Amino acid sequence: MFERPRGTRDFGPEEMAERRKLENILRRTFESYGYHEVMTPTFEHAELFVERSGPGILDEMYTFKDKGGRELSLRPELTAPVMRFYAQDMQRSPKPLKLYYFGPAFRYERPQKGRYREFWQMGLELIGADTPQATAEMISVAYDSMKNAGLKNFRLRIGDVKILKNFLDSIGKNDRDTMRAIDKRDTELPDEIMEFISMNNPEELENHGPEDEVEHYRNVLDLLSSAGVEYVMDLGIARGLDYYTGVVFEIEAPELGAEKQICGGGEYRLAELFGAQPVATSGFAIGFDRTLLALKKDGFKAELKGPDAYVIGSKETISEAFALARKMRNAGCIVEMELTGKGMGKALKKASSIGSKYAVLVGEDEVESGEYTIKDLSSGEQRKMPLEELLSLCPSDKEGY
RNA sequence: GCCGGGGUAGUGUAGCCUGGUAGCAUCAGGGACUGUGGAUCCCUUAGGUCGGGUUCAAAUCCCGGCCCCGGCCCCA
Repeated sequence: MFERPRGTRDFGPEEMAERRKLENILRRTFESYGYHEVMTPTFEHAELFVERSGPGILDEMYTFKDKGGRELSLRPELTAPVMRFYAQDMQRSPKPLKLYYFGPAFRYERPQKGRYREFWQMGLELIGADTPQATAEMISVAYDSMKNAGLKNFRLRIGDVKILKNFLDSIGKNDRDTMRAIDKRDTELPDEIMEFISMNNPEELENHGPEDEVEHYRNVLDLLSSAGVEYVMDLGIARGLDYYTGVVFEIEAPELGAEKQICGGGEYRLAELFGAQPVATSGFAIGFDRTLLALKKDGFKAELKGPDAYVIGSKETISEAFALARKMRNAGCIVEMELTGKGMGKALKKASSIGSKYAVLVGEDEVESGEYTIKDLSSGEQRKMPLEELLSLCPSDKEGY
């Protein structure tokens, strides 16, 4: 027996239905803001991620040498690949450029609930716009994503690392340890820092700098407020986000425990790192698996759809039944056929257990008369109808493709 | 990587403390029922995570691996 590798998952039909449902909701939300999907390779040169995240990332990546001696890594996130794509091929695209992605990422970490070695991210990058409305809109995509998915209990926190760093500089505390302590809300933080990160009203920023950034930050918050986006101001967002340059935000689902962060992003500079002309950029990534976990706690479900019809033939009529099933499918129906040669009783039982709307009986009588017996499996009613009428029961459009 | 909890048929569980026949439910397959279903009854398949130790005897006690779970770290 083989087991799946540690930290990976298999998804059965029911779970895939849920994943597709959430995926579609998020896609629709992103697209409602004019974003278009892109896709990049699952592996990249290892250096790409080191450039973006620092050498520490090497410990959590799946890195290997290919037969040509190239150092490659399974991507641990998708922002760097998308920005690499931008730098390589899309610098001349009209701005603002709105790109979104959905796909798996890989990290070698100890798995637990909400943390897997293969996990999915859906996110976006907004390239070439840094006005308050650009950033506010970007954040509002993330907010709407959670709302549209039906997540009840989540919290959007918005901070600004430029303002935070400026403050820490002014008191001589702009260092990694302090940032880490702030992020963890370490109670041993000096009072002046606690006071700073406890501010929850933009008005209080009056005497803090830098002035243009404070104004930008306040404009972003104002725009969100006026549009009805609920958030809390939190200047204590300070995760190892070296490449973030201004407004940053996180969304968390408190009921998830240790792995409660389901979305994170902000304004950043990366293009230059990858050899492109400098451009203002912002974006975020949603932890798809975590979001789904949080949603399921709120009762998120997707039903597996049964077929429209279940065609049951007899030994003598198999070829007619087989052909009929195909005609119905071409007319737009989802049709299953009895494949195991069960008797009528078992076949009907099967049809209703998989949730088929109708059973279509194709026996010798039917073949002779050209009228098929169709039975409504929920009401139990049945009657005979010719092929044409039967086909008219199928949804005529094939928009599903 | 660190600290802690756990792993019994496909799934959910009982037994473990106080070693000695592994039980129940459900699902799946088949039958009662050879053209009419969700019911009932019967039958079948199928199990103590893996390796080592203690013992006459290990699901049960001890050690290690693997996997899952809670937390730390880091992050989505």
